[in-house]
Amino acid sequence: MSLANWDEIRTAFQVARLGTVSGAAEVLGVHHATVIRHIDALEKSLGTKLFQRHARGYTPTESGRDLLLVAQTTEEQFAQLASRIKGQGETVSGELVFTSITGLSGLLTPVLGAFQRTYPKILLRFLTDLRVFRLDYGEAHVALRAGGAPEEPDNVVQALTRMQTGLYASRSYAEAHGLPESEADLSSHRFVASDNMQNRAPFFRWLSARVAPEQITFRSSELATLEEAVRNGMGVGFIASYRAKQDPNLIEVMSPRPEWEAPLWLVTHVDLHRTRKVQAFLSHIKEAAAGWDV
Amino acid sequence: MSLANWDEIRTAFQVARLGTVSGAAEVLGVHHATVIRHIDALEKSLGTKLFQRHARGYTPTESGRDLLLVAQTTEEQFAQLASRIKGQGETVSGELVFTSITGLSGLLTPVLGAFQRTYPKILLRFLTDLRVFRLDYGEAHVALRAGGAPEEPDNVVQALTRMQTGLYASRSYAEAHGLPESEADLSSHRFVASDNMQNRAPFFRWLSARVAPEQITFRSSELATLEEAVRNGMGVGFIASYRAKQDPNLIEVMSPRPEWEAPLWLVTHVDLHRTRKVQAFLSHIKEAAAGWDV
DNA sequence: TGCACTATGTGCGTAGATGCACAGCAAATT
DNA sequence: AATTTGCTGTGCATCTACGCACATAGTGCA
Repeated sequence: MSLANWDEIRTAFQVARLGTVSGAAEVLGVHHATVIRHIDALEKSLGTKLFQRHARGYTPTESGRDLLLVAQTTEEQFAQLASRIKGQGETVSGELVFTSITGLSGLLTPVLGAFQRTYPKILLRFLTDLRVFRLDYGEAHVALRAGGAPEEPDNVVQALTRMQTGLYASRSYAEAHGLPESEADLSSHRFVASDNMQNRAPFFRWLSARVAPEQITFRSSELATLEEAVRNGMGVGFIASYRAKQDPNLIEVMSPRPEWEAPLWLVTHVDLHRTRKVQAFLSHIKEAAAGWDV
Repeated sequence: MSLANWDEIRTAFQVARLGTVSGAAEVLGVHHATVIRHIDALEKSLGTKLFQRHARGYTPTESGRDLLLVAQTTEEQFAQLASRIKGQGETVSGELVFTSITGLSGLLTPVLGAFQRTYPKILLRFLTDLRVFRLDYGEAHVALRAGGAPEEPDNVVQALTRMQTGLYASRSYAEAHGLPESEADLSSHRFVASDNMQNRAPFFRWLSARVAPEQITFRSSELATLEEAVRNGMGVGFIASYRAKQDPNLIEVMSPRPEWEAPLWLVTHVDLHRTRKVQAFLSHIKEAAAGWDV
């Protein structure tokens, strides 16, 4: 194989540049004996002399001068790489991948837009998908999760806010079936809810405990579909209050209760959490969430 | 300062390329614990995470991908450098600096020309100067020296041939002063010789022992000047026989004697002596010298 | 669910790389 | 000619970095 020891090349480079072992040793911060041994080892592995030794120092041979040129550019490229990486940790630039549960894009998009105006060098990627993106494996820098506090190791979790949810029905449903006035009235109505029985959302568990399964006459795994179903008068259902307020055709059957609230979590991978970029994004989101009326 | 440890970059490069610590360790021929320590040290010195750690391996971050690209080209350049240097030791190409005493260029030039025809990729530099070029310091690859065997350390010395020298005079001198028939006749003639009393040339010492100093009526430190002086009839003098034979106006007063012969030495620096290039040159010169009639 | 596989991560003993001190030598200086 | 300076080079003691063994944990498969 080829050169297995880059440090020896670095040592030889300094010797070729300065012309003496002692000078190279001082620059490299090692003993001059170490420099001599590096050179000897490198020449042995190459099978060629890189330097002519004499009392005044080391004069590079043709091969030594060749190495000098190559290593010169290498050193410059490494120096640029180092300053680039160090700078990257402090500046807010490059790609930022953000993933969240579906159904929050209306709330998030303006926040993301403001973030991008603050940091124009950021390339934002906003991913929403049914499957949960994995923060290890590097699929995203930051994730917005709902429900129970995530407890995966290597992930740092911060509480963002609590999403308020109310029970809503459309005007067409109210005209056709009336509206439940109290919890006792619930049994005479039709409901729209998640198809997934395992759904851990607190309002869903609250509903399951109070109405018979056959009252839930429309089910879907998709949040947006459920919302549409309520709008079309197919039943009474839970909708995030911030969304329901935007639709004048929706009537608030029961106003949001603390027991229905679902916590929102900001999750990052521990390896990325300390970077300026992620920190800037987190604080931006949290600041925006403080003003949310959800 | 910037990156002080190129081996750690090489390690990180393999991890970024392969995605796992174990794989990188196998490629690098070290234990995977070493790889982990290299990565940790590098990230610490950069102040930034280069990888996200998870059970399946290491996923490079943005910085890690940056390092991957830079180190990729570095590895290629080092590989090219290594093969170039290794090849250079085996092929006969590049610069070859040759230095010799003055006065041999007539003999040497055709030999050098033939060498260059054999190895067209050679750039020959033939240096002759009054001062002796130093083989350490890298001033020349090969030197041709005359006189006593050089005994500098670090130089490898080979006997090339013995240069025959005879005593010559011009026809004009012979017409004006006659010619010495034997050693006893020498005292009635004029001589041309080196200005340097320290001159160790055997024929000069032979002459000094047999004629009075005031008989040497023309002296010069320059060999070519002495030769011209003999041609112009300014006295009897020693000339290399191979040169004298080319001039029909020169009369051989005394034919070359073994005791006048000056040995010629081929000298190389020990660090360069083993290279194919120098070896090819040395054997070429020696082959040519075997056919010389000096 | 359980098992096997493969990955990372860490404490410990060892070996190889490093630093040190001194020798030797050539060039510059006086 | 003598002295000083700056360089290379080497044997020896030390210390760091390495390999080893084992622990641990996630993933895929039956």
